Amino acid sequence: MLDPKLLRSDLELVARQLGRRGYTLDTAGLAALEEQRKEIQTRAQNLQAERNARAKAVGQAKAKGEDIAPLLAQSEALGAQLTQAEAELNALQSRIEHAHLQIPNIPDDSVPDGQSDADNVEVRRWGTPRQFDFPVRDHVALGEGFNPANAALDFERAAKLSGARFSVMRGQLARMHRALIQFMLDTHTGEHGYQEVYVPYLVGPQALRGTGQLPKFEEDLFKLRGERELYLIPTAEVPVTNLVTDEIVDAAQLPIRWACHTPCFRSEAGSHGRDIRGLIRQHQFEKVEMVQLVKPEDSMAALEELTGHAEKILQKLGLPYRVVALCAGDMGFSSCKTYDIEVWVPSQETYREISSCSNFRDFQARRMQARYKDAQMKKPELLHTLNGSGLAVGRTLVAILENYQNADGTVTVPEALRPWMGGLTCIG
RNA sequence: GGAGAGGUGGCAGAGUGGUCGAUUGCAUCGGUCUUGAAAACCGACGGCUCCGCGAGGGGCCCGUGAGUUCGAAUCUCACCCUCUCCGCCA
Repeated sequence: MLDPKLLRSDLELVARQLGRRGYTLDTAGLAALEEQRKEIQTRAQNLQAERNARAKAVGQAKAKGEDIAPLLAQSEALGAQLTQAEAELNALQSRIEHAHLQIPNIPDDSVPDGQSDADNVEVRRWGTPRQFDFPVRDHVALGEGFNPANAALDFERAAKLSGARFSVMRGQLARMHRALIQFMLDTHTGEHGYQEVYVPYLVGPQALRGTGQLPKFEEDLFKLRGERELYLIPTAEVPVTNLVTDEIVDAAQLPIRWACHTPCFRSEAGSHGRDIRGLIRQHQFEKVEMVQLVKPEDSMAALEELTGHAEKILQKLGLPYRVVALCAGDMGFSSCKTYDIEVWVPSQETYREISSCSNFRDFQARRMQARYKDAQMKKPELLHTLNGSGLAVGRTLVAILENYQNADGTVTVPEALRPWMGGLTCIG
């Protein structure tokens, strides 16, 4: 959510900045709502003040033992007027709030112009894609080939259980999948200063509103049927960031860095036909997420740092990648600046997204009412939130299988991962 | 699932219809004292928001939402959450 004060005071500036996203702000509509609000709120509050004054007078009269009947008679008409005015005000305020919740974050000045992923700007590359002297197999062929009768990567069995976009893994492949999670978590906690957290995988709508998935993107989520309104998390960002909802954090505790492994569940509505084959786009996948809560002045530096933490995983695994600055039109709803990290996928001869690192500034914090304070500050202030994948586990597995494949269909285990694989050097 | 207790400011904990947004303690901040610190003493100290250039003046908030009342932290109802005991269970 943007600062309501800003939306009141400089609507045209906001509209211009949001225009870079390709978003059209309804300035006339918002201004009209605001004008009504002012009028009705003043009226309602005047009536409330009058009610309070009269109630107080009754109390004082009664204490002195005076007759209160005349005072009560005076107040008769007030009640209905007040009820009416309060109802109008409530209705209007919820309309305004609803409108504000639909507005995306303002892109940072450093974000490149552009409308789609074609306009994203490559920031740097690391590593050199390997030259193969044999026909390259994709990860599906490799995984299914490990043991054709009982494939290590088995989409058919998964489909039998759950339909398309699910997977079953077995044996050494399943172990590597698990090893990656441990490796990533251990790296972030051991070398990058993150604290590991464990969180619920089912959350209520208020948490999803806090990070910005609701109210606008409900169709991307899996929602449980039942009495309780619960959703499967689409990313650990939701439960982890929302840990500070309604809290005032002691400034001495900042920056807070949390790393968390969770499964992620996405309906992938609207991506029919894309990435049908393989592990790239699944309804359920594992991810290790990094979340940072920082002081406002530190958030841009923290974004660079956090992106570096994600890159470090790829460097240790020896996987070539590039970092891309998303253009204004390609960024997520809540973000003011995003770097995508894309890993080299040999079978597709292209870089594919494996991490997305974003600074949200105070956009999520305002929705969550997440603030911080130190002794010198008069009032608590909104903190800044950031997050990034570190990394998407399924896609990392894809990258390892394909980049480390051998001519005989086996896959070499990256050296950095071997301690988590019981020393295995090769699988398949 | 059954029975009971409870949700108040950063924390602890008073307050059961009326000048209560709330006594008090701890913590925090400023000051006095001190070579420095501690102790002691003095003072300050919730959040959100509206109108106003400002001085200042209002409104809302005692888990959440409805209700009763001239007036609700206090009464009624529903819901959420926490704790204790019993049952069940990984």
